[in-house]
Amino acid sequence: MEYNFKEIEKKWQAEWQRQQTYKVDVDSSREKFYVLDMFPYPSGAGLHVGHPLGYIASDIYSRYKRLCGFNVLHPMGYDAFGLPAEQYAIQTGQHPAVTTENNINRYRSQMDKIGFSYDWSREVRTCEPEYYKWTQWAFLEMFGHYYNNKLNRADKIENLIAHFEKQGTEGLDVACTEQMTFSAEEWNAMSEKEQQTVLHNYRLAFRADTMVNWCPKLGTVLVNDEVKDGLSVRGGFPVVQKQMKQWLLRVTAYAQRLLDGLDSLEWSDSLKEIQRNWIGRSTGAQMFFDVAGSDRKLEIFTTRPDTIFGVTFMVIAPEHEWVMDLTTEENKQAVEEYLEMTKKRSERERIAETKRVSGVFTGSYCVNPFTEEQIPIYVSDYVLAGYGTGAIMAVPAHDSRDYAFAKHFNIPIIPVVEGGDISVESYDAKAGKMINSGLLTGLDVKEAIPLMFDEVEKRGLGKKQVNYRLRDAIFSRQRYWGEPFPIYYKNDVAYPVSEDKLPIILPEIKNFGPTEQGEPPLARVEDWGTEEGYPFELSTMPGFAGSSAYYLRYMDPHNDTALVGKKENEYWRNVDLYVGGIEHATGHLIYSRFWNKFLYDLGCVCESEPFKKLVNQGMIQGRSNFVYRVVGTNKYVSLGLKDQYETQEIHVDVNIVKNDVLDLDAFRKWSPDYADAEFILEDGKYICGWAIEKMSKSMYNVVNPDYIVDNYGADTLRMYEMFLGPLEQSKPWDTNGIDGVHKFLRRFWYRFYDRQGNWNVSDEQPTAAELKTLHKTIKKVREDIENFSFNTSVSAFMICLNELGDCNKRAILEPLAVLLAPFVPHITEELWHQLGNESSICDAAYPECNPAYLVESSFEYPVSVNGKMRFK
RNA sequence: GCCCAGAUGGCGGAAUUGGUAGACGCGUUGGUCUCAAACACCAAUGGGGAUGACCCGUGCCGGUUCGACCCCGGCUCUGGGUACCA
Repeated sequence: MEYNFKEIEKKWQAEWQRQQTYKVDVDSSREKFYVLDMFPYPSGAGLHVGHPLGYIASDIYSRYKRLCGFNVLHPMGYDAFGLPAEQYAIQTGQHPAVTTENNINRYRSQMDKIGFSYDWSREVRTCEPEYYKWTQWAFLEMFGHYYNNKLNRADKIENLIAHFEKQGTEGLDVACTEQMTFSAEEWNAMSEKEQQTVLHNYRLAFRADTMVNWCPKLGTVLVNDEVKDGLSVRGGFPVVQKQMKQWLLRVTAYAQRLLDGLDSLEWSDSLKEIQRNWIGRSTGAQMFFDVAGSDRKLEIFTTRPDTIFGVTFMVIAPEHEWVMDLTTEENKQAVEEYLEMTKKRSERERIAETKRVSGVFTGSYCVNPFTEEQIPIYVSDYVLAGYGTGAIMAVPAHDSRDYAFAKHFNIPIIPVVEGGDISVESYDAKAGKMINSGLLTGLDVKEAIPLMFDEVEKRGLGKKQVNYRLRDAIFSRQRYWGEPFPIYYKNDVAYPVSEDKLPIILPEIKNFGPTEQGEPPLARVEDWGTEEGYPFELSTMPGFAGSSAYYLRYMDPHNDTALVGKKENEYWRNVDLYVGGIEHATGHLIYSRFWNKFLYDLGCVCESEPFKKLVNQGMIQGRSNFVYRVVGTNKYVSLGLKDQYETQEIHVDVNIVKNDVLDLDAFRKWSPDYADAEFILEDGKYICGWAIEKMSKSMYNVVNPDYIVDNYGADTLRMYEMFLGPLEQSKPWDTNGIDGVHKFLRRFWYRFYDRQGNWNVSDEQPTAAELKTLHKTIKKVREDIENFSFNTSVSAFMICLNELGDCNKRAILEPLAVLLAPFVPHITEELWHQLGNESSICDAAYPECNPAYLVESSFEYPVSVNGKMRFK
């Protein structure tokens, strides 16, 4: 029998489906293991060879864990709401539901060909009402809760209302948008509408006026991740800053817990670092500066209270609410002009002018509480309204931004820490001896900072404070293709739809663009509202809404009374291994953790972190090929000779190039432009140039997995993707190397069959050398899988086969097949059955776990050489 | 600017974490088979050297050590994250 991968793979994929080999259920007699891939957004382009990399790695790990005896949950689904389908709909009128369905089918057929062990009975799609019912439900719960800092968890909003009724804001320690103070009497005297407005200051899902990235062309709000260099990531349209009423999630309430939780996770240090920076905790002092000639006290935040003797001016953000109050009559015009200018400046311009210093003097002064000196107050957009208090004390000698500002406006620069040369630049380091600083003079910076915290509190000037860079997540999008909000409006007040009315189903529409009035597409739906006629919210939820709790839904995907059943959640708990791209570090991976912690507070889930271990697979880059056209002709010169001509580099389809040698006929046929091409060859061949670039259509370097599966088989594809290099590293795809892996599988096959195709497995006893090779390989492969070092385990298999020579003994080949099964499930399943086994190789025991395969006496343990354990 | 990761043959990458650098695969060269080609198989393959015991080699400079791709100090370059966060 020949190694006919096409037949073998087709046969077993059908068989696995028929027997439901990969279906799993709660089984309290076995230990669980949950392996999850980041589910894909099904784009119209289909999968290229880079996409399945992480899926293959997690599939190998799942199959391995199953062989080791675990009950493995390994599901897959689709993140199906999103902008591309909507953009396509606006352009073509094709309903996003239709294109999404088509794309999903395409993805599914591509994935099926690779032989994954997913339990498809658990598939979820975020755009289906049965699924987004629970996205809406979670939102309602957030709407119905606030964050209680004393309990350090979310609490029912009813409890907050009760507190207001009894004692107003007295004794409250809760997360809020802004500090409010009112008494019980004041609260009780408020109208329903006023009370509801106040509550938005505390709810975990709330409405507020915020500066947002508004993209006029897309007609929607974008989060920072969706904007790059002032342009939208999708489409590349200009984005401007705009004040709008938006729904937000109070992620900041969980900042400290999100930070603390990182310590317990098995994530890479770099990923944890990205999240820490994103959360951006900093400890400093809140301080009040008296405004000269007024009873106002300007509140600022600083991490360097030790430099107070070097303060020579104050700066407030253009959006600071006191700007006009602090501006004197003679400076009024200049300040107003400045405010007008900053308002007009878009995000894009700000970035372009990032080094340009601008600002204006208000005419007012603060009093330095330590020196009693008067210091001028400026307005400048280098101070952000959204961080700290929107006002700073400026120390030009020790802050580079303050330094640039002081130089520009000729403000004095007083050094208070020894070490730098302030005639050249500021000295920002937190190290050195204090000078010119009254009571601090002579101390080290490290001593001065804590001393000042005490001093500030003692003198009643302010207190120690922790700030976070993390912002609340903007949660509404002015789009159609997303989850509708379970919110209706009555008398302009937002009310939750009752839970038993969920899901609020996204209505069908024909025109997907914004209305002429700039309203979201849902404004086109005539009866979009409650039965009583109250209008629903017109926005829909953003992409991260549906992806924040999908890992929980997989545990119990068809439950229609809860997001996840208690029994299911307590068995599967959380994700043991999560595999996906690093690009979600500050988006999905923050929001999911937040969402999970909220559900944890509600008692709906039993683990406070969703993803225990996380592995980021690297990106697979494209390897492009070039031909060199002699300028002004239709002649193409081979790489080695191109320096003799003036040439132009042109991308050529990698599929008509093999080992950098161009297929001349295929090139002539590739495009009419090249039909009459002439070539200047070297050694009778046309050698192409190459470069590593992003895999994309425009570079003609896209390789489709279907093509590889058709020509080499799924097993070869799986093994080769792993062989390319370390999983977490970015690396180029190069189809040329694939023969080596394919050859390995053929050689493995022909241990079982001879060249004439006759079954040729012997029952002879293996030699000691053969057993040593086998067990060395078992040990190595197992260690490599546990360390996600799949490339070296593939090498180990190849070495093993080389060492075994032409050994065809069952006692060696059978355990080797089990060892290989996670990597190449089809070929091993076939051989496993040829060996006479009835059940699937998926249910075999991993060699090391199976005593039958361990011949103790013949197994040579590693010996100590120079104090190291090694095999002889 | 700041933070993180990395740099090893013609190419992708190994090196049991301080102990024979270049495993494994690709490519290349030579050979066997064939009328021929493809497939397959065998051999060689870091550089230099009269192709022999020898010398030089892990981005660059220095250090620690009996011994350094690995540890320490200083640079250079590449990739990624972040950007007025006070």
